Amino acid sequence: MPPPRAGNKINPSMQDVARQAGVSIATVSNVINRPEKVSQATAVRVRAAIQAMGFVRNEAARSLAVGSTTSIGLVLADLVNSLFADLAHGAQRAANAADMRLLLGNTLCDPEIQDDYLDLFDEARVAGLLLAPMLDSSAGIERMRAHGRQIVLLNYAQAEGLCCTVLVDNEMVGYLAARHLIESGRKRIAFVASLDPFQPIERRREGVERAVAEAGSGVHLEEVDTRGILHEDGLRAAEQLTLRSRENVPDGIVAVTDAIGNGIIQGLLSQGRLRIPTDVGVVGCEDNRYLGTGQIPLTTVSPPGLEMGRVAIELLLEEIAALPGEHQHRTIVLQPTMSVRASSVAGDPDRQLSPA
Amino acid sequence: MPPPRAGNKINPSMQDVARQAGVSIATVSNVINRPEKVSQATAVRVRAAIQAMGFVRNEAARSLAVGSTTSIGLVLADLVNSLFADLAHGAQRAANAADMRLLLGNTLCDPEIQDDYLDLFDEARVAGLLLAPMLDSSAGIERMRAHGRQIVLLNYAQAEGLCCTVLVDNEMVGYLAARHLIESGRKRIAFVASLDPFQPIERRREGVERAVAEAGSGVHLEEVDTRGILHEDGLRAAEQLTLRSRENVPDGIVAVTDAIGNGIIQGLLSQGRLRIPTDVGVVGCEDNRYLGTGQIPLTTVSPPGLEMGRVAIELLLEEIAALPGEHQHRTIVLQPTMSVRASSVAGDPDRQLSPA
DNA sequence: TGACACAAATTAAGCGCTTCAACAAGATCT
DNA sequence: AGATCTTGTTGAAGCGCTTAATTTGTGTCA
Repeated sequence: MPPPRAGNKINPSMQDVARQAGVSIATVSNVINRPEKVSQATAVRVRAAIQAMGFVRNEAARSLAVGSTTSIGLVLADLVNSLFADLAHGAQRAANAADMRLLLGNTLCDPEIQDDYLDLFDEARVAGLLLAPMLDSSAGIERMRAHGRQIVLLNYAQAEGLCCTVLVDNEMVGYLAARHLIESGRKRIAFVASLDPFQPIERRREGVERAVAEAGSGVHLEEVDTRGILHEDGLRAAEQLTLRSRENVPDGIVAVTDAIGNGIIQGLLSQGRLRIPTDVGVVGCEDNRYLGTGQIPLTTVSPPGLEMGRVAIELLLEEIAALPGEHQHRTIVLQPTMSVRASSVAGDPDRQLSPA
Repeated sequence: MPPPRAGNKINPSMQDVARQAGVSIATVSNVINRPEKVSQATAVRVRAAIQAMGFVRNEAARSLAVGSTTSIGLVLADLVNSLFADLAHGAQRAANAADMRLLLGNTLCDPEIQDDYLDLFDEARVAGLLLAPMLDSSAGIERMRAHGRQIVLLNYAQAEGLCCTVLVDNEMVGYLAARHLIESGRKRIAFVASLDPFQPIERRREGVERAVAEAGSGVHLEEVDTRGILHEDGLRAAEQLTLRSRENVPDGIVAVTDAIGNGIIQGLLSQGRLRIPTDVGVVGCEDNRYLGTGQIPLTTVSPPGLEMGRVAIELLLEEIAALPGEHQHRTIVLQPTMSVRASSVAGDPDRQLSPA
């Protein structure tokens, strides 16, 4: 039990502070919200009382009276994925800079939990919402809009014009990855991915195809199908590839995720016939930064997570500030960046590893 | 602009619903909160009105009237670290199971932001708080307690008896890691860590020392100092080690983090003289799961993040439910688990890699 | 000195909900 | 038929705050 303080009431209200300071409740409110309206002397007295009694303003009462909040809700699919953690981070910094608080809801990729959080934030009358889903969420988005709640979509393209959206250019992700391999002399490119009709994968595939097409007839593309997008799927794909005769093994691999990329490297190395990057160059597409720290650092193309979060907040604040009817939904597509590491080129900055 | 719905008011209140359904506002409240008090017929009518008007209960008004919330605040240091993401995940599932909502605040390891979030949740009158900090936070904790807000500490040991606490047994983390190496025949154990006076590191060191002491005089321990706890620090440590004559290189390495462990593996392999795990076995201590997916899978000892989150919620709910003065703070220490992988033993389940 | 402006503090009307005492209208019992 | 319960519904009093309108108390000017 912590000893209760001076005022001896556990949750003193403005009323209590006012009595203690010998002023009216409105004055206490003014001291907190419009100090310029209050004389120095009273302000000091009131602040002393607040301090002494440990007064904490009741946010529920405040936002009820004022009719709005200063919180923004961010509902995202999977915190364990560093891209989402980055989105949250970027959004949070931008929100703080605008003097708003960001509240996080993690859906664990469960549409039901996602709806729960949307409703929770809706009931809390947040100033606005950011949604970074993994699945179609048009129903939820429309529900929020119908309630007059502004919402910005992050990292997922929903039907055009439904709401403001911030995306990474996934076609460019694939394009950069493939072009990098082609520029370093690879001729037999493989795109290793699952066949799921999952937005980012399809865009990346298109980008890879464009890069190969641009390269002309000297460069060939094949697609290697994996069941999923995890480390073990890459491992399996590598096992398949090593069964081939040497001249049929691709010399440049674009893995649709870093997890697959690392699996491929591990699989190829353990088989012991191919050197990386000499014989095979591997490039991943980053969804999760931490998968890039294997013993052969993986070249990767990454979405600008922090910036995406920041831009999303900016769009949201803009929409909130707009006069009713004045707002035009926008979709902002940001460019990925490439980090060249040892899995695709020999030498600097990281070192090369060859099998026994 | 979404077309406004039937009731044509953007945020209808209970008042509006009541009018539309031809009942009193109290009845609407009853339909929502105590349906058994209301006749079938009215309930149906009211629910229809709610549906038609898109009514959403105002949480601020509700919690103001009722004097309490059903939200729990979780303030944590760094979401990008998978242990914290796991804590959040575990806590969230437990909270949902108890019909409470978990709100996340990410402090980015900044004490100021941490205080902001504590105050935010304090003002929001959350039912309770979970705090997973990286630094001493006794001031914040005491402030919350003084305001009568229950708080449970996660993954950080603060002064005894300040509040309920959930920890992983870090001494056991070190002990398990070292004993595993010793049991697989290693004689020259190295503990690679930074010298920072950081709780978990110190505990792990003690555990390693205990395991070595138990092994008797055949096994020796040395400590290798790194500046930090990141990948590059491991890399640097490996470079140092490879300068030694073969018989002075440790044959079993406990890295105080997985990041260091992976760095060491990369460093040793690139130097090309030592095989892993044949010549050197490496074990990490997991703080971040994703650092374990390198091309040589790293044996690691991990805290049970999900369970820690769950237990923290249970402690909190227990404290909330307790009668004033009845509650005794408890500290619960959970045991880590070891995942044996290819960096410490040859063969199954993963494969071994040796340098060129 | 009275009219007027201005600063500082107060009064009071809500914000949208919950809850409880009070009440109406049958149903049930004596 | 009257007393007594039940069941369903409502009126009204807050919850703790904000804020417009108002009052009070100066100082200023003609």
